[in-house]
Amino acid sequence: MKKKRPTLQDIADKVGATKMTVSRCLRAPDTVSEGLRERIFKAAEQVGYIPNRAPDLLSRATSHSIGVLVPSLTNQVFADVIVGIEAYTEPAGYYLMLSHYGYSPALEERSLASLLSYNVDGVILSDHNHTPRSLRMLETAGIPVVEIMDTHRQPLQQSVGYDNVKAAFDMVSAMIRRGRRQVVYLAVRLDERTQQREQGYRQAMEAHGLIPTTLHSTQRSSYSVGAALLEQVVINHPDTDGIFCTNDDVAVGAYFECQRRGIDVPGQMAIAGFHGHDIGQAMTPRLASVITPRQAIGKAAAKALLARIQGEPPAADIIDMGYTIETGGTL
Amino acid sequence: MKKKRPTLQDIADKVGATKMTVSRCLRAPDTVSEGLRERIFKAAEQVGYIPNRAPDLLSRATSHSIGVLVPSLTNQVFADVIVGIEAYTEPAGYYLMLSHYGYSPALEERSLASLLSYNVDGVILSDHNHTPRSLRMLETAGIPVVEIMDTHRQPLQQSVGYDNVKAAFDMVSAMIRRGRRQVVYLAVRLDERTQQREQGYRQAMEAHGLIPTTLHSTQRSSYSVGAALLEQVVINHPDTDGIFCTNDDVAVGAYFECQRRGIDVPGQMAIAGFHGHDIGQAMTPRLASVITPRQAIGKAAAKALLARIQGEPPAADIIDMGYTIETGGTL
DNA sequence: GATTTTCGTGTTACCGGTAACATAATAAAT
DNA sequence: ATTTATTATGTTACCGGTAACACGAAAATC
Repeated sequence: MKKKRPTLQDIADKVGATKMTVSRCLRAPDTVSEGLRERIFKAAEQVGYIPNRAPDLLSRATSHSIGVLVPSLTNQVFADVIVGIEAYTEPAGYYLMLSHYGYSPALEERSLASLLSYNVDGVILSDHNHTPRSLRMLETAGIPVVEIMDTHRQPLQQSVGYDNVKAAFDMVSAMIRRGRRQVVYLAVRLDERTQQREQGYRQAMEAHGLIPTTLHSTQRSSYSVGAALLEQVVINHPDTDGIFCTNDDVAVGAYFECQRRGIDVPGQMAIAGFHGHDIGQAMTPRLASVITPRQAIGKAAAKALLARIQGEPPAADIIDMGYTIETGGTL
Repeated sequence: MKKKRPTLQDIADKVGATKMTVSRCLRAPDTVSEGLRERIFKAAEQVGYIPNRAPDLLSRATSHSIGVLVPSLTNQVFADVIVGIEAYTEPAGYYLMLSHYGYSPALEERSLASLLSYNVDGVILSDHNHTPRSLRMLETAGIPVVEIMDTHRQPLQQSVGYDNVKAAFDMVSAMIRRGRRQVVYLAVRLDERTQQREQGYRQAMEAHGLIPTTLHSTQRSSYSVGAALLEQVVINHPDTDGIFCTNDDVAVGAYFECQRRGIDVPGQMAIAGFHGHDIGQAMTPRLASVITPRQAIGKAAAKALLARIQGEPPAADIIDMGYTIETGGTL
């Protein structure tokens, strides 16, 4: 007894034409005679016609949609990137299919299979670490792929982002230049970018003859992890005079803990974060941070992807969007 | 010259069977003889077969996907809700199609059309304010709809959330009970929930014979807007002794501004937020806030939606997930 | 050994748009 | 007035899975 949703045929029946004519009328109204046109539009309105992409998707294997895989949606970094992507895809008439995989390559594989099963025309990936089957699927799908948030490694096809190693190196160098000697790196989780930042940190420390120290937490990033890591710094590395945090959440959490413990920032302790989130920029003192152009990265990635979907050759393998070192008030 | 992606027929050709047998083999391996089964799996592996949902979507008009419309992805509130939704849909094998519409009903209409054109089996909406065409589309699509984040108004079909009016009333009442008399409401943007909270705020104030005052900002919510609003409070309403903020971002921004101005919190100024975000819970003093069960709401909404997609009658029109008043250290 | 059941596989048709081609009607050109 | 171009509409086939049904062969039952 359930009514199924109206089709072109339903409209055609109402006006005494074929669905082909209706199809034409809806897509290019002036190829249809005026009287009929009006009746078709009225009928479409009456039955409440909703376009259906399924046939298109099946017959042309083009969906006018692109897949976006991010590790986490609650991570502000990727939320910003998505906004940037959509700023480009939406006006272009492309639909975004989002998935997140919680930093797990196995889940990424599942999500990717799902996206591809919907015949997305291209995908944007946020990691370099893919399962063999993921790589295989991308290959046989034969669609353009853009990787984001890293320009350090050779991309599958094309990447848009910034150099995490260099950014970390620059920030830590700035800290050292300002007289810090015992700078500790605070890391959470073990994703690739965390490690790349550690690499940059190490390079900077070693370039100045200083000994690098990293404190890891296996938990996911949060303010409280930042606080907990700072506690560890105080207990296990009491002569630390600066911390470089893998992101702003950790940095802000550490800052709060400094406040609670009466540690003067930046007097006794310099703090630097990564990404330049609102919270760090709004607090006083302003948090030193590597400001990454997340929305711009999303936009550029979408632009590069759509260009290739439309058949243009890739402009460049690696598109570096750079970053800005904000020294704020905590160095 | 581009190779198209492999189909069941390609596998069938390789093993000398029909695509029907291959289809069966992949979905129910033990209905196919052992020898053939092995050859099919090998061939599938070889050609790199990727499942294709398009035919299913076309012939059965069921996509095993649900549409989720949220006003904003960068808003932590909705990011949390989405995580909750996915926690339920992912194990159930449903795919999530996300869209955001920037608090604009017109954009919501576009996004909704897009979702429906992909034949989603159900939708989760985050607002009550829909265009007539949106309502019409939902009607003709004939799919289950669940609205989230509000239980105050009568839902289209079913809603999952909490009562914004009552929550605001409770929080403001708590402030008054602790001796605050000049409580100002800080609002951003003019979405429905902001107004509902204002309503609750007014009711609480009036119930105690106090005069409600609202300060609006038309900008989108951010820490800096919170700071700017607090500045207005100080200038235009100098005898204010408490602020109730429409969300935690504004509250934290206002708190930072108090710090900068040397206003003692909570001594001179009580501050309360809404939603109980990490940042407020991590700072010292802990921010008073209405803690909303966002993930639980997402999960319950997904559960209710899937149940109805699978033909069960709705358990209840309105599912109230409640909230918790956290008085923290800023009251 | 004849009948029935089970099992493995094949055949056909369908979903709903639209590209490609065909056709009828009218207008323009010669 | 005849040919040619133009316009408006119709016909057919297709995309890739799978439900529904058909069928032959082997296994089980009597």
